[in-house]
Amino acid sequence: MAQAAEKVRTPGRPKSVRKRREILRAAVELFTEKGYEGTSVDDIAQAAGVSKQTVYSHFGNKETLFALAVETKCKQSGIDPDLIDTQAPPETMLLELGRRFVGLLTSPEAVRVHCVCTTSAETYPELGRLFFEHGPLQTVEVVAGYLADQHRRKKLYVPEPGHAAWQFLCMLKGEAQMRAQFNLRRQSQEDLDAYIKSCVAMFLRAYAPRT
Amino acid sequence: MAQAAEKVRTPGRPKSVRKRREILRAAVELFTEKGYEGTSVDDIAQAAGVSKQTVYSHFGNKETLFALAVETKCKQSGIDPDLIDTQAPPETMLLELGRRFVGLLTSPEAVRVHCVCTTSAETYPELGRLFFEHGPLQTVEVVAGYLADQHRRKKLYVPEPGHAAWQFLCMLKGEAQMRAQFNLRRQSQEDLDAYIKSCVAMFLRAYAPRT
DNA sequence: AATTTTCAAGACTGACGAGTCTAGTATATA
DNA sequence: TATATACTAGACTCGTCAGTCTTGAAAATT
Repeated sequence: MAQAAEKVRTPGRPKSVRKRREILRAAVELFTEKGYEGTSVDDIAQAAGVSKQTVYSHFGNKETLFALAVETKCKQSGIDPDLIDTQAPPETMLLELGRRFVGLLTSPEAVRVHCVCTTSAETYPELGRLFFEHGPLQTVEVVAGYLADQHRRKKLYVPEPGHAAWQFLCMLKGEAQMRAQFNLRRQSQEDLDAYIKSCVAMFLRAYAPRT
Repeated sequence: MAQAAEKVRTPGRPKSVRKRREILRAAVELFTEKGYEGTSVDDIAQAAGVSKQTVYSHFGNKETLFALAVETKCKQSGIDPDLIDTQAPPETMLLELGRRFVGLLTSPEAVRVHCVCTTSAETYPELGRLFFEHGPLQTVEVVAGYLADQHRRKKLYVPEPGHAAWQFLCMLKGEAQMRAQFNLRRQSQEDLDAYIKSCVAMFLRAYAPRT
């Protein structure tokens, strides 16, 4: 395992890493756009500017390519941990987090990926785990960490930061995520922001520091 | 339109309503089980004990049948409004509602229907609306009504019952719904119940009556 | 009884898509 | 240079599936 990165010299022309990257890029784009059934290997080959045979030579079959594409995609999502500012007042921080999270949740891309993953999780349980651990779980852990910190600083009273993080994030989903998932007319920006503020306020009431 | 229910006599053998019902029943079962792409018209015909031609004669094409099947299914979901007891203490009532709601959310069937509907909503926006209005929206309205009532009785302080209902229900989704959707190992019953109780408690702290 | 329509069984068409194969060309190593 | 492999282009196999068509029987109306 120590030489994992070492290239074993084999005779003949080596496989082009550039082509491999191109295929994966096209696969990510098409699969997250159209889903597994809605995307043919020919489509991917064409989008990657490569022959179908090359796709098979690099990835073996459609399923393998799909799993890799989903994994790749999931690693690009989630809330940026650097966003956290432990000094800011919780109200400000939670409002900021809330707005970002809702923005992420309702983006057409996130909706599509979520949808593709739930559908595929039925047949490939591995994919469900992949998405869950690289996506939502990361975000929950970032928020839970923040809440635990505020608890220690006595800015909030959150004895169970894990529960509280799930509560906060799930609460935010609200009507907005449903409307996005079911392809319905979005709420107005004012309605959406009013809801987010209401969530932050109620969360702060429930987890106010004990006097 | 006044004679909508009146049967217009036509010569020849009338279409069998029993067969129509059988086809729709089989369609609901298969579509919610395997999704749109995963179910062929031949499968439905066979499951209904009917010839393919009969399916087409009753419903015209696959899409129409699918839309009808989803509509039928959605009308069978949601929280029973008769469950509401305005006299019981809010803590008891919310805990009961919470447990039922989580049970509903994580049932394999609900997960499948939700998944099929989000996937299909991309191509048939009507279906998204159907599911949303017959499913989640009903439940939110029942809970919002209950909270408004408790507000009037001064058992809780909930000036915006709509927001509060979304918050309460979405909060409950938590990790449990994700695990169900992504086909992961379920939480233990104790963990699940601890989370639900934590949600009810935090909701009551946030919306406690003002003294 | 004559007529009209439903229904079953199954053949059929046309499209699509996963995966294989071939023949020829390009690019690497020894 | 000889050899091994990557790659292209496109033909090809094989299976699936939506929707149509045919034939003959069953069940309703007049």
